[in-house]
Order: sequence, then C-alpha cells, then structure tokens
Amino acid sequence: MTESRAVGTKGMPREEREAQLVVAGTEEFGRAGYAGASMVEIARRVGVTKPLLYQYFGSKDGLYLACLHRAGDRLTEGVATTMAEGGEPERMPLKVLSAIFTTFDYDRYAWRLLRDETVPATGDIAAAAADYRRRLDAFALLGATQLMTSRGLADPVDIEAIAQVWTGVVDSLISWWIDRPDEDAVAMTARCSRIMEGLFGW
Amino acid sequence: MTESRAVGTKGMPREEREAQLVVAGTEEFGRAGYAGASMVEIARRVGVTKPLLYQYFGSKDGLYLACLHRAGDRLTEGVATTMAEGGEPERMPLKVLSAIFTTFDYDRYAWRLLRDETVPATGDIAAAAADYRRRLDAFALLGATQLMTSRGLADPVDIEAIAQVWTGVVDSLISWWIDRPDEDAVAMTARCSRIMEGLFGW
DNA sequence: TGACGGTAACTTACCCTGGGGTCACTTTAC
DNA sequence: GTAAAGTGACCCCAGGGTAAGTTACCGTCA
Repeated sequence: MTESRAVGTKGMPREEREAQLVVAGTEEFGRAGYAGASMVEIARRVGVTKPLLYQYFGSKDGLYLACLHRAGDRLTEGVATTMAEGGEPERMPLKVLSAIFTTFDYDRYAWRLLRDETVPATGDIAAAAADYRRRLDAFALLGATQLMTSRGLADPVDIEAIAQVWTGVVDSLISWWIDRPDEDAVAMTARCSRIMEGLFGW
Repeated sequence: MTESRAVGTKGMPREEREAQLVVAGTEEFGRAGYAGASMVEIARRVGVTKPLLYQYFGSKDGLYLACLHRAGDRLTEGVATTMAEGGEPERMPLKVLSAIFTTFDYDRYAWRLLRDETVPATGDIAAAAADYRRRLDAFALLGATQLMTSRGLADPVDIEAIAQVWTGVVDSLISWWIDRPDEDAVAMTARCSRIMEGLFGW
C-alpha cells in the first residue's frame, strides 16, 4: 500500500537524492553562508530528515565540500576555456561574464560558495575554497595584466587591486542577478555589454 | 592597593569602555559576520568579560546596532557631503572613494557591517542596515544616473545594475585595503585615481 | 583628613536553546 | 529475505543570556 507513512524508503536512489541535497545545500549555503546555514533546513527543503543527510555526506563540512567542488569545478573549467580562446583584452571581461552567466543560469548561488567568509579559517573547506580562488585569481590577474599592459601601465600592485575589484564586480553582478530571476543569462550578458560600451567604450 | 585582582572595577568609565567595545565589535563583526562573531571573543579583546558587555549593550543585537549606527552615520554623512559638493560625473566616484577611505582609515571593517548578509532577515538590525543601504544606494543611483545621462544612456534597469556594481567595487576595494594595512587613505586614493585614468581615461 | 556609605565597574558561575552529529529502528523495493 | 532508503529520539556543546556577588572609586560628613 502507498499510504503516506513517515518512516521507510521513498524509492529514490541515493545518487538522485544526493544531487537534490547538493542543490539545496548550495542555495542555503549561498544564501546564509556556511555559519548561518542549518543542516535540518537543507534536509527539509528536499523533504527528508537530517540523519539521511549525514548518512550521505558525513558532516556539514562534507556537504559543503560537495557543493563547493561542484561549483568550483564548473566555474574554473568555464573560465579556463574562455580564457584559452584569447582575444582583445577589452573583450575578455564580457566573454568571461557570459561564460559565468551561462554556466550558473539555474544555479546562481554557486558562485558565493567560493567567496564565503563565514567558513572556518582552517581545514578542508578553507583549503579547497582558497585553491579555487587562487585559480580564478590567476585568471583575473592574467586578464588585468593584459589589459594594463595594452595601455602601457605595469604597476604590479595596481594590477592586483584591479584583479580583486574584478572579482568584486562579478560578485555584485551575481547578487543583482539573484534578485531578478526573470533575467536570463543572455539578457544579463547583453546588459553588461551595453553598459561597458556606454561607460568605457569597450 | 593596586594588586591585580580578577574581580572588581578597574576604574574605567562606562563611556570609554563602551567605545572600546564598539571598536572591538566592529572589527569582529566585520571579520566574521554577525552570525560568526562571538560575544565572549569581543569582550576578551578588550580584556573584559561577557556580562559587562551585556550590561552595557543588552544583547548581541544591541551591540551590533551600536556598531552599525556608528559606521552607518559616519558613512552616509561623509558621502552626502561629498555628493553635495557636486562636480563632473566622471570625477564623483573618485571623490566618494576618497571620502570613504579617509573616514575609515583606522576603522576599515566598518563598511562591512552595512553589507553583512549573515544578520537575521527580520528585526531591528535588518531594518537599520537596510535603511543605511537604501540611503547609500540612493547616492549611487544618483551618481550612476548622472554618469549615464552624460553619455546619452537612460535604461533605468541598467542604472540600477551599475549602482549595485559600484557598491560591489567599493566592497572589494575595502577588502583589498584591509589586507594591506600599510597603505593609507591617501595612497589608496592615488592608486584608484591612477587606475581609473589608465583604464577608462576618467 | 580620615571613616564610611553608595554606586559604578566588574567577575564567577550558572541556565538554556539551537544546531551539529549519532543510534537504533522501520519500511519498502527488488 | 535482504539491503537500501529513511525516520524518531537522543547526546553534546558552543554560544547567547542572566543572577548574584566582589571590588574600587568618590562624595560627604564629623
């Protein structure tokens, strides 16, 4: 009989349930930060209880790491591909933005996991997040260097600052985007293109 | 006698101690976020214990509000003054940055309190922070409107996006600055000026 | 000027809730 | 019948918050 009993299996394979939990975890961690997110809330979103979450991911850190790796791998991969294509320095920012928007159109909170400052300062999470950030910063640094060099500027500290500001720009664009679910990746890219053209002539 | 006993008054007037605690609180809240910050740690920084903190500020929210108001009032005041002076749209960003850097040269974490996403979603803190953000956003919106208008662009949604990106830029500049305590407000302003000139010709 | 009382500045030791984490158990699919 | 999917009920501790007590400063009065 299919009476809705609370206890017992619901017939969903582990792999699928895990994917659901990673999606829910990404949203919750992205929204509230590692410190502010609650495991029971993440389980509740999926219609499941905490022990199952722990059975599958071991710990809060385990779940966070799963979310982080999914987001980080997709992101670094997308950016690496775009950067490898090359092009004029002034066109790279828009191309990278387009790649990010496309990659995370249905997963907008993912970006925030890499930049969450509420994770414990030491441990696996901090190390993994720092590693992803390091890789992305390297791309940002490369892009900033190409851009500055093309204008005859070369102060390395300025370039560092620009690279960091760039990640902040991506950050705020994504925050803005999160609040406007109707705007898809294509529209978002077009908007950025229009703005860069208008403000900088890029 | 002045033997160092643990218990009993240390002779510091309430006003002075409160100021110390607000400074320590601002740093700790700014660093770890509302959710991640610990009251006992804030008290410990000042060489005092938790109950005193509670006697003076009532609750974690009370302390946070005190820190937030100090930061928010100084910030909105400084920006309002700068914006009131007026000038070419392209020069305003640098002028505002200069005001912010000068105001917070010895208090670099303060800015983050206004943008902390780990505060409870409802209640006094959320309301106060939202109010400060609203006021700052209004200035950003005004500046963005002037800038876009001077270039013949007027899409209001684009302008909103630019305003939000602007706050993100300030955010990341301050984060970068926090990691470089040797760079003072003047040097920071000069750096931003150089970069804007180089990248955008502003 | 010294004793003294009142109050402000502090602490120790405690309570209590929320949330991470676990154990033993139940049910359904195959 | 067995293994996988899933739960209720529990432990434990960090951290917010409090009660009650201790000490030093300071004004006042003889």
